[in-house]
Formats: sequence, C-alpha cells, structure tokens
Amino acid sequence: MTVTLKDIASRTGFSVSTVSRVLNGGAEMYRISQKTRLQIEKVAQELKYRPNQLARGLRTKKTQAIGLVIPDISNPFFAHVSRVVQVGMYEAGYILIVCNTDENQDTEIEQIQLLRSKGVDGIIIMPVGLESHHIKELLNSKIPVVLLDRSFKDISANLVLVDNYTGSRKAVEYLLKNGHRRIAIIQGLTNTSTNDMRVKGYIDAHQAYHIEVDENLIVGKDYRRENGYIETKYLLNLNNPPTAIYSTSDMITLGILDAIFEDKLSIPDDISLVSFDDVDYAPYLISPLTAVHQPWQLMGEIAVKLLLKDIKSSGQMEKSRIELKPVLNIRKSVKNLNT
Amino acid sequence: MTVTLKDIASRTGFSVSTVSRVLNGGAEMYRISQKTRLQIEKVAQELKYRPNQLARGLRTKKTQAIGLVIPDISNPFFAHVSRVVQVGMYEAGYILIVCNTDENQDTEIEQIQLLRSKGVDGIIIMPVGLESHHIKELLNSKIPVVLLDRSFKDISANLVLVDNYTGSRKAVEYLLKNGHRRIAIIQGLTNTSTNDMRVKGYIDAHQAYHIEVDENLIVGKDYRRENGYIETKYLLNLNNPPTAIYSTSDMITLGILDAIFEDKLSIPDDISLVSFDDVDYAPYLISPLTAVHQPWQLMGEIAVKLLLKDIKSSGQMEKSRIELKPVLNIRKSVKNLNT
DNA sequence: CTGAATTGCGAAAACGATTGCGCATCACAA
DNA sequence: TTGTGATGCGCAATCGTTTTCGCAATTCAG
Repeated sequence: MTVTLKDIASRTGFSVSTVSRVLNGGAEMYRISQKTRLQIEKVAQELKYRPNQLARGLRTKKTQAIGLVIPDISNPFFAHVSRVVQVGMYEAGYILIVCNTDENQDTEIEQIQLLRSKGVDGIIIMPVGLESHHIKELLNSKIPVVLLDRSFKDISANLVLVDNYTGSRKAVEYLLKNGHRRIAIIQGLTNTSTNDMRVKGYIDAHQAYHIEVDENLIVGKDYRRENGYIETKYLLNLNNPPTAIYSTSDMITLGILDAIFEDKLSIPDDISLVSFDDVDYAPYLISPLTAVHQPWQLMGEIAVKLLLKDIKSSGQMEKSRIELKPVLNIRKSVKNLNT
Repeated sequence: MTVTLKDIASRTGFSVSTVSRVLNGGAEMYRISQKTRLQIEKVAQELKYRPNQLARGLRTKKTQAIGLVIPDISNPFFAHVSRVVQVGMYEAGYILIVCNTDENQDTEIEQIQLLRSKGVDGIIIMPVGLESHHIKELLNSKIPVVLLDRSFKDISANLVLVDNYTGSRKAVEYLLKNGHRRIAIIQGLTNTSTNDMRVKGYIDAHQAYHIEVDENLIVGKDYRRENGYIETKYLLNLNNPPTAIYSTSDMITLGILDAIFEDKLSIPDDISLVSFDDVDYAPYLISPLTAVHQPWQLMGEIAVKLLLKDIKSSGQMEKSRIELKPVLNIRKSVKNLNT
C-alpha cells in the first residue's frame, strides 16, 4: 500500500541505500551523481514517498515526537500552555503526544512509561505530587526533560517555573491592604509544589501584617470545580464567615462562583474574591475578577526552547532553572473595607 | 540502555521467540510450559522490560496511537472535546497525538501527512474548509477516520456532528421573539460547514419571521477574538446599529465583549448578545450569557466509540452519521424589546 | 518396542529505514 | 599496459519485534 524505499529502488534500478541517501540529502556527501539524484527525486515525488517514521525511528533512535504530560488539558491555563508548546515543537519538526494525568500520580507514571516505550525524544511535564521518585528516574534516563510549572526540592533538571509564592503573597496582601482580616484560602492539590507555595504565600502575607491565620479558613484539597463549590458552601455557613476568598486556581474559582451565586450573594459586596489564574473571561465576569496572571505564553515558549536545546546537546547541557513572575491584575472583585 | 527481548532471552536461556510469545500472552496457544513461562515473566519484571513500540509497530502495522487534528486546542470547546477523546482513547490503550491546524488547510494537509507517516491507527479530525480533496484521499486510504464537528457534502465517512442549523435558528429566533429586528451576526471562517450552517440558520430564522436580512449585518471572517472585536467596533459605529449581536463562536464572543466594554456599553441594555458555544464562565459574565451549548462530552465519547469500532472492524464497518442536538441556554444577555 | 501424536521450543524471515565498508569502473599519468 | 585516484554506487548488518515453519524430544497407543 504505502510506498517504501524499495519501491523507488526497483523503479529506478538503484539500490535502496542510494535512494535513502539521496532522499536524506546525503547526495554530495556520498558523491551521488546529479543524474541519478534527479531521477530518484522525480520518482519519489511521483510515488509520493513518505518515509515510514517507525522504521526510521527504530534505526536512528529518534522519533521526532515529544510527550507533554499535563494534569488536565481542558483547564484553560494548561490548554493555553499546550497550545504554545504544540506550535513551537511543530515548527521545530516535532509532533506532540499529549497525556492527561488527572493529578493522579499512578497515571502519571504509566504515561511516562508509555511515552518512553514510544521512544519520544523528550518530555515536557507538569508533574503531580511531591514524591519525585519516578521523575528522578526519568531524569537519570538521560532523555531530555523539562519540568514545567511545578517542581521538586533537590532536583537537578530543566525547570520553567512561576514564582507562585510571590504571586500568592501579592494577591493576599492586596486583600489585607483593603482591610480584609478573615481571608479564606481554597487550596488545590496539597503536596504539589504550586499549591504549597501559594499557601505559603498566603500564610507569610498574614505574618507580614501580624495577623494570625485561622486554620479553619484554609480549606480545599484539589483543583476541581467541585472542590471550590463544596468548600465555599462550607465557608459561607461558618458562624464567622470570611470576608474574602482566595482561590488558588481557575477551576476552583468556577466552583466558588457556583456556590456564591447559588446563595444569591454578590461580589464584592457580600464577599470578595481573588483568584490565582487569570482566565480570558475574567474581565467580564459579573464582578470583574482580580486575578494573578501566569505568563503561559512565555512558559510554553521557554519550555520548548529548553527542551530543544537539551535534545540538540544530547544531555551535555547544564540544566537551566527559569522562574517567571506572575502579575496581579486588579479589577473589581475586592471590596475596600477600610473606609 | 533499554532492555530488549534479547536481554531477557539471554538471561533465561530461552530464545527471543519464546520470550516474545510468553510476554504477549501466547503462552498456552504456543504450548509454553508453566515453568519457562514463570521464569521469563519473572526476569521480565526484574529487568522492567517495556516492549519497544517502534519495533512492534513496524512489525505489526499497529502503533496504538491516534491523531487528533483540531483547529486550536486553546479554544475551550476544542479543549473540552480533546480531553474527552484523550481519556477515552487512553482507556482503550491508545495515545493521542494532537495537532493544531489553526484553521489553515495547508497546515492540516501537512499534519495529516505527518500522522500517516507516523503510522497512526486512526484519526479524529475537525477539518477546515469545504474543499475536501485531501480528506477524501485520507478516507480512501482505508485508515479509520472520524470527522468531528465539521463535515463536507457528498462524503461517506464516520461523522459526529452537531445540528448547527437548528441551534443557530433557535438562537436567532429567540432574539426575534424578543422583538429584535436588527440582528447582526459575526461569523467565523466562511466555507466551514459549521459556520455556514449557522449563517443559514440565521437567515432562515429571519425568513420565518418575514424579516429581510440586512447584508451589512452579516460580518466577520474567522474564529479569532480579534475578528469579534473588529466587527463589533464596526457594527457599533453604524448609522443604524443593530440591537443585538449573534456570535457564532466563543472566541469571537470574547472579542465582542472587548469592544462592547471598551465603549462602556452594557449588555443587554445597550446591546443584546447571544453566542454559539457555551463556555464555563457564561453564567457568571457581567450579563449572564445566553448561549448555544454544544454537547462536547457526548461528541468526544461518540467519536471515540466510532473510531474504535472502525479500527476493530478494520474497515469492514459501514459508516455512521450521528447528529447531536445543541441546546439554547437562556440567561440574561438579551433584552426584551416587546414591552 | 515401534510408530504416531503431542509437547516445547528455536531459527530465520520479515517490517522499512540508515549506514559503515568496500567493490567496480573510469580517467589519466607513467 | 599498468598503477593510482577519484567517482559512483551496492552489500549487508542493524534497530527490536512478531510470526511462520519446522524440528527435537517426549509421551502414548498398540
């Protein structure tokens, strides 16, 4: 069905090796004459030859494919990053195999295994959890890897991170500046580097203002919408409810909105809201959302650049650690309690 | 570095063939004794053997990979669909290669070529354009294909579609029912089946109400946010501006919102808005958005099911055409002009 | 005890490409 | 005529699996 080198070889009368060399641009290196070169190229065109990438990959150990391992591609932040990565890698001649982990470490391990057995040339991963055993093994395997968005302690790898701590502190300090003293935080998956740094930012912001944090106001356990909904319901029913909620992720925010509007409350009059992750629609929400914007475009581009560099240097490159700053986009979802 | 069948063979003393058979579950079929089977399995475990999928694919002509060709994965609708597809295929043992076409047909052609040279076992595609030459060729190639969301005339293929026409008609008729007579439509990429059916719905809705459509109110040319912005700017500056805008896609809607709020207008008091594509945040927009919801969960699941069936039947299956109904979620972005 | 049937496994040929090595052929100088 | 380089290309191994055939060894019936 599909046309192979052999077909071209038999049609032209040359050997498979010669055809291969011509088609790979090794013409003058192997001193193939113009005449045969043109002839082979012509037939290749006619037959619409496409090299079988499997065979090629088997031989060369290069697949021109990379894996992208992310928690959930339907999350706008990840979707945007994926997009940037896909385009960047495609321009460099690579295709993208996308894997969702659903924040499940077992799934993540499986996916990595699978990618490796597929022989990908590199992996960009947003790992889940703090336990990094399988990631360390991956790094040791000498296959180029970039950790994106999330990281681990004591790890030597290409890292593209966002300063979650500072971003979080800015967000919470903004609330504090506006007179809020009971600020709830709905966290995402605990033991994920992003989450934990965001929580730390929240706590340290309070300390900087000499305000004790109420442990009851630190709630939540994962990045799903339902988590935001449930925890908000809980918070709103507290005897002494918070005046503001700080959401650590866009999906959580959606759940928070579900709960708030179900109770017919309004933002920011009844409750203030700040969110990590700035979605496209944030400016146009009922109450334009004050949110921490992550530079996903840059993150994706840098991750691509690092990975490509690593692939080219075949492991000889010293690893880079790049940390980007998020910015707080102030809109109207926070009430000023000072006046 | 990586462990192969040969390694296991030499460690156990058996031949490569026997090892292969055991590890592929062909143990009793080929009458391999319990003892050797267990021994081989044990060593395979110890060495953490993972079959090289390239080699396997080369031999079996199956890669356990499928391609997903979509316009833009950062678009929420496509992102959701991708997610569903990814999960479904992964459960069936397939990985997903994601390709963005950016609504560019040349890119689409390239991507398909690439996927084929990678030997994917199937393709799910949301094609761009009305010219289907390369798609027809793809279908003839006997590789299982599902066309998702978009289609072509006179084509015999697995189709999972949404009734864009009816969805669009419902949306526009809702506006008409509310007394709107000057309704603008901002279209997406012309000559795309989804877009053209939406426009047709718009026109027919007018005819059903015996209202002539003003050609000046049919604007737009692609699915990008900028398109929504520019066209809205134009519409708002018309001598006789529309009382409502009907957006044919979520990204366009975003641009529309950009323009409307830049001009400090309010929805629905100054201008009504209805959108095709119901994003997660639609209920929480400044004016909760009345929108046509596409059943992306179903679409993804059905596409997966059809593709798997097609793969299993190896082309013997008669093609299915499945059309799903969108629903109009009525919220508050439309003003009633009747009273 | 012999021949047939069964059991258990190995050799080797694919799959389609890349690549190190080396073999012809030809021109030209000696 | 012969030796020497250059020129132009083919042979065959290799990547890691799967799979067709077939062969030895064992078992079993007669």
